[in-house]
This record gives sequence, C-alpha cells and structure tokens, in this order.
Amino acid sequence: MSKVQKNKIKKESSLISSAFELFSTKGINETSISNIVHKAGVAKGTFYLYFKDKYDILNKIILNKSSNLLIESMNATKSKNFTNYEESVLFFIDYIIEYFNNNKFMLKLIYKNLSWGILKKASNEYEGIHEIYDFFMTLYKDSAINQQDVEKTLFIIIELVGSVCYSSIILNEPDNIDKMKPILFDTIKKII
Amino acid sequence: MSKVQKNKIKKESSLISSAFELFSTKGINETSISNIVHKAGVAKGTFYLYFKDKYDILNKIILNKSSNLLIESMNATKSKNFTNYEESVLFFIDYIIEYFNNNKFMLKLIYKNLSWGILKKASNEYEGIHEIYDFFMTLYKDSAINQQDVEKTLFIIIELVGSVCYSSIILNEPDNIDKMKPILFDTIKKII
Amino acid sequence: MSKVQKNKIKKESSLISSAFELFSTKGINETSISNIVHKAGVAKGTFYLYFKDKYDILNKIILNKSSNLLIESMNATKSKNFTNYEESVLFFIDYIIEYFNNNKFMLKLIYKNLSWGILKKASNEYEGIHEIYDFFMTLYKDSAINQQDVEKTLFIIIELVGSVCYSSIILNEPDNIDKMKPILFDTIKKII
Amino acid sequence: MSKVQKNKIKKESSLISSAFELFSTKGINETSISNIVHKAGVAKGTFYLYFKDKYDILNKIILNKSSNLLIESMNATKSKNFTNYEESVLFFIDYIIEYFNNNKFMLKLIYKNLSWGILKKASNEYEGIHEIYDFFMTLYKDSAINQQDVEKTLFIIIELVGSVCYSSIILNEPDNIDKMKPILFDTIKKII
DNA sequence: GATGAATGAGAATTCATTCAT
DNA sequence: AATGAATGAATTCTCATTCAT
Repeated sequence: MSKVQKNKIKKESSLISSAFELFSTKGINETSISNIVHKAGVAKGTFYLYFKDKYDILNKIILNKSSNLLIESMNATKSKNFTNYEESVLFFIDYIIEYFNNNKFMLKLIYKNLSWGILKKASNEYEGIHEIYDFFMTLYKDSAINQQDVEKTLFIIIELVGSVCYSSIILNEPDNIDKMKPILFDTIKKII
Repeated sequence: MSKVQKNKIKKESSLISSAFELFSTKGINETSISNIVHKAGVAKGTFYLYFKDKYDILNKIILNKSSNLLIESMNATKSKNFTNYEESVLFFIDYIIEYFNNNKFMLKLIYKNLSWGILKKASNEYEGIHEIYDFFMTLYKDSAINQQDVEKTLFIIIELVGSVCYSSIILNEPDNIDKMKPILFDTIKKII
Repeated sequence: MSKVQKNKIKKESSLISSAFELFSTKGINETSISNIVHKAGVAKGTFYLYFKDKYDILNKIILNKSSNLLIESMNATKSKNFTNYEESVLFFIDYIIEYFNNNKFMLKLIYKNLSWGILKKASNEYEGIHEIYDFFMTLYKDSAINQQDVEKTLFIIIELVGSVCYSSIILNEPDNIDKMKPILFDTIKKII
Repeated sequence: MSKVQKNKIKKESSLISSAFELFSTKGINETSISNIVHKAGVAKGTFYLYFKDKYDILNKIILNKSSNLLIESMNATKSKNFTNYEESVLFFIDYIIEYFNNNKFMLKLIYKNLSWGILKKASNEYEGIHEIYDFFMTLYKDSAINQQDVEKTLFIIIELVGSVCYSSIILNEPDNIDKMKPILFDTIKKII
C-alpha cells in the first residue's frame, strides 16, 4: 500500500472515530461537521472527499459497528460448540446484551438501527453477516417450521432484545437489565 | 372559561396540531419553529409562551398521542367483555397495530416512544393510563405469577409490538404487517 | 394618602428596587423589562405606566442614588463642624470613597454618572443638592479665587475621585484603594 | 505574505473600521453585527471568523485606538526635546486633549477607557506603550519621589484628563474645554 | 389603573457547502 | 489530495411595546 493510500485510510478512520465519539457523547443532532473535522484534525473540505454528509458517515458507523458486534457474537457462540439451538440463541443474545451494558454509548447510537434492514444491507458489504443466517438456519434444520418463519422469529427476537436493552440499560425502565434478563430469557425460551 | 382562556387553548392546540402534521410529513429535523408558527397562524414569539423549544412540543405530542391511543385501545377492549386474558391482550394489541397501519405518520413519529417510561410519565397527567395497568392486572389475578412479573411481561409485549410494527409497516422488513401478524400473535401467545 | 396612591408608590418603588438590583448584578444591557417586572411581581404593562423605557428607569435610579449619596456625605461633613476647607473636602471625599468601597455594585452602576450634569439636573428635583454648592462656596468665601473657578475645581475633584475609585476598587488598577488613597488625598490637597 | 493572508487582513480591518464608524455614529447598543458586516461588505459568518461577538471587536478597537493615540502623543512630545518634566507632561496632555477635541466620536467611544488597565493590556500587544512609562520615568529620575508613586501620579493625571475631556467636550459641563484647560493645567502643575 | 397574551421585527449565531490555492 | 477562508441562508430566540379585557 502506497504512502498516499495509507494516509487516506488514516484520515478516513480518524474522521470515523471522531464522529463516533462525538455522536456518542454530544448526540447526533448536536454534532456538526465542524466538530468532527476539528476533533479529527483534518480540514473541512477533506470531510467531503470521504463522506457525503453527516448522515452518510453516521450510517457507515452504524453499519460497521453493528455488523462487527453481530459477527463477534456469532463467532463467540460458534466457539462454544453448543449442541442445541436454545443454548446457542441465549448465549448469542447474552453476548449482545453484555456488550451493550458495557457500551451504553453504542447502545444509544445504534438503538433502533440494529434491524433487519441494516443486517440485509450489511450482508452485502460485510462478509460474515450472511453466516449468521446460515448458522441459525442450520440449528433449526430439523424443525418442522419452515425457513421463512425461522427468519421472522429470529427477527422478532432481535427487535425484542434491542428494545428491552434500550429501555432497561438506558432508562432503567421498567427495571434494570439484571432484573429484566430472567424475564427476557424466559420469554425467548417460550418463543423458540 | 373566559374569552382569554379560550383563546389561549385555541393557540396552544393550533401549535400542537401544526407541529404534529409537520413532524409527520416533513420529519422532525426538517421542521423549524418558523414552519410551525406559520402553519398555526400565530406569531413566532407566541410559540415560546407555550413551549420551551421544538423538543418540548415534540415530547408533549408524543405523550398525548400515545396516551390517547392506549386509552382508546383499552376502552375498545373493555367494551368487548372478553372473559380470558389472552383474548383481551390480543385484541388490545391488534387495535394498536391496526391504528398504526392506518396512521403510518404517527407510527413514525412516536416510533418506539410508546414505552414504559412514557406511560409512567403519562399516568400522572392523563387519567385513564393507570386504568390500563389495573385492567390487565385484574385479568391476571388468578394466575400464580406475581404482579411485578406481569408488569414486566406487559412491558415486553408492548416494546415488541412497537418495534415489529415500525419495521414491518414502515420498512416492510422482514415482511409486511399482514405476514408478520400471525407470527407476532403466535409469539405473544407463547409469552403469556 | 389614599389606598390607591399608596399602592401606586409601592409598585413604583418595587420596580425601582428590582431594576437596581438587576442592573447591579446582571448589568444594564443584560437586564430586560421582562426581568424587572418579573422580579417586581407586577405585570408588563404596568412598567409603562411609570417609566418610558429601560433608560428612563435607569436614569431615575442613578439620579436618586447619587443625589442621596451626595446629600448624605454633605450632612455627615456638616455634622463634624470642621473649621477649615481642606479637612471638610477630604472628609466629604472619604465618605464617598468608603461608600463606594462598601457598595461596589453602586460604583459600577453610577460610575461616570456622578457628574456635574447629573448634579445640576438633580438640584432641580432633589432639595439639598444645591446646599452642597452653597456649603463649599461658603468655606471658600475668604479666598481670592473667584466663585466660578471654585466650582470648576470642585468639579475636577469629583471627576478625579470617581475615576480613581472605579479603577482602584473595581479593577485594582494601578493598586487597591487603600494604596491609592494617600496619593489621591495628597493630590487633592495640592489642588485646593 | 500570501494572497490569502493579505485578504484576511483586508477583511479584518474592513470589519474593524466599519464597526468603529458605526459605534461612533450610531452608538454601541444601536449597532448590530448585521450593520457591521453590511458596511464592511462581508458575509455575516465572516464576522465570527475574526471576532467572538460585538464586545470583542469593541475591545479590540478601544485597545488599538487608545494605544495609537498614546504612542502618537509620546512621539510628538519626544520630538520637542523638552528639558523639563512639567513641560513634557503638559504638552503630552494637550496633544491628547486636542485630539479628543477634534475627534469627538473617539472620545465618546473610548470614554474613560483610556485607563491603566487598558495600557497594561496594550503594552503586551502594542510595542511602544511601555516606552511611555520609561519616558516619564526618565524625566522624573532626579526627583526624590519613588518610582511607584510616579506611576500612580501619572495614572491619576490620565484618569483626570479623560474624565474632564468627556464632560467638557461632550457635555460642555461645567464649561467648554477651552475654559476648562487653564484650570486643568493649573491642577496638573500642582499635582506634579 | 392593572393585566399579561400576543406580536413580529430583528438580533445573534450556526453550519453545510464551495472553491481558489 | 488537502486545505480552510468565505459564504449567506436558515434558525433560534429575545424583547419592547401594544391593547383588549
């Protein structure tokens, strides 16, 4: 990789990490492109060489962070070599919950963006995402339920986890995450 | 009520309905206070007599609209005189889903703000909200499960419905609401 | 005095004292009529029944406060029955300085407004102000210097005291008031 | 100096001179940033590239103008090669008075801001200001009085001149500047 | 006399975007 | 490719003043 190429990547990732930190701490509406380039230590014009506008960099961040989280969770789950579906799903979910519990900023940022739409988009760009589908499908292969319903159920679970995490971790409503977890896991068990 | 008092209420509700329509159609970020007062036909300064800023009026709208929806759903459910809990819950949920299906703008606006936190705040201001708790608690009174867990389960169901509605009605992900409903209802049946 | 009359005076003085406190603490530019009426506990329209605008009430305050200060100083000086001019003047000056030293807010507020112009205006409205002239003129009556020059010298002294007080008490420049006093008094002695 | 640098200086000084003229003619409170940028022929945002707010540009103007005046007065005095202190001081003062007499706007603007505090701040930024101290100190070197008292006396004289000029030139109180000058000079002679 | 809701002009300030260097 | 000065439209918010009650 040439020096110029390296420099470009350095600038882009500097912009991304600066934007992420500002979005997390100040909020998206309150973060301006000026803020981002200042923190990143690059010129204003440079921003537009890499991103269209604030929402472009935001979407790229969300896609990147949530894909990484899902892939990480999947790999951790795989490495455990669970033999039944339920155990796998619960471990996968718990991994995500704990991540959010330790990264409240990220939960705030990607809250309501960890959705099917994002996942589908991501699967084009991030190798590894489609593996997640495959993984869960495999686990379910002996079931009588058809594939499409498995997908929808998986979707419902992910939506549920996101909502409950946000409400309990960020707002402590209706209770903190440790109190909610048993009920949530119980609910998931009932679902699958 | 004096002429002045009547006029005040007229101005405030004019601002609220104008803001709601603009938020729904243009989006929140794209709606300015100038837009709102222009549509409401009042002077700019008048806005600040009633609301602190854009987010103040937004929160008041969300609180008001979601409270009304819940109370309406509850009343509709009550009038059916169901004898078992499951039927009641499903009817209640279906009422909400159909409302969202017919009022996509409102779904967008109060997207995932139909939450426990909102409900708690609302129960101070909107008489009728705490009736919802009471209603569901009564239905469950014969169950062995303790009250707090009933509350949490109810919370989980409401969160789930909000998320699934948004994703399926607005984004058509992973499928449209009619395809999602059976799975969603099946899931809820499993939960309760 | 009728109840109505009493009420009017109460409102006016409430406005004056509120304005004085706000001007002193927040500064003149940063004080609005809204602030004043809010603090005074009267309606906005009421302000305009008593004063033309912010600068009207400000001028009235300055006139009132500085006249009172001068009359107070003069009376205190008179009561000492000094037999020579120098002692009288220095006591008079010292009284003013100490007042400012203990009322920094007032020094800030009336700074540069304790001038001949104000005094002249005041002498029409505040009985007692012209006594100050008379008092100093009497003290100087045996001098060979003509009356007009006495007046100008007195003016110069007052201007000097005002400037030095502001600079030393508020800004501590070039030194604090206790360090400046000997030099200031020495200077005044040389002048008279 | 690059083209860009030249252009920056042109814009900044255009803003400064526009602001000065507006402050002088309309008054500070009545001058808005809109007025300034319009007169300067630059965009509104440009103002904020150079100054924090109206008071920032005002302070910079006062600092600049009063420093220049003092340096100019000093140089004029130096060029006369006076041999005694009194003559020097009186010439220096007279130069300032005449300047104010011919530039009433500037007198109004920097009214009583021609003070020690300003001088001290200025001496960091404007080379030549500390020369004024040195110059007067040198003249006084044979005197028995200690340096600090010379400084304070100089301060008192400058404060006095500022106050008297404002009152007599702007307000004609207690008399016009020509009538006041003999008394003022007489007073200064007594002081030194 | 007193009130305070309403006004709307206008002030301050921000910010995405451009473009000459 | 990178810069950052400049833009000016847009936005928020304030506030003196009025006037119907």
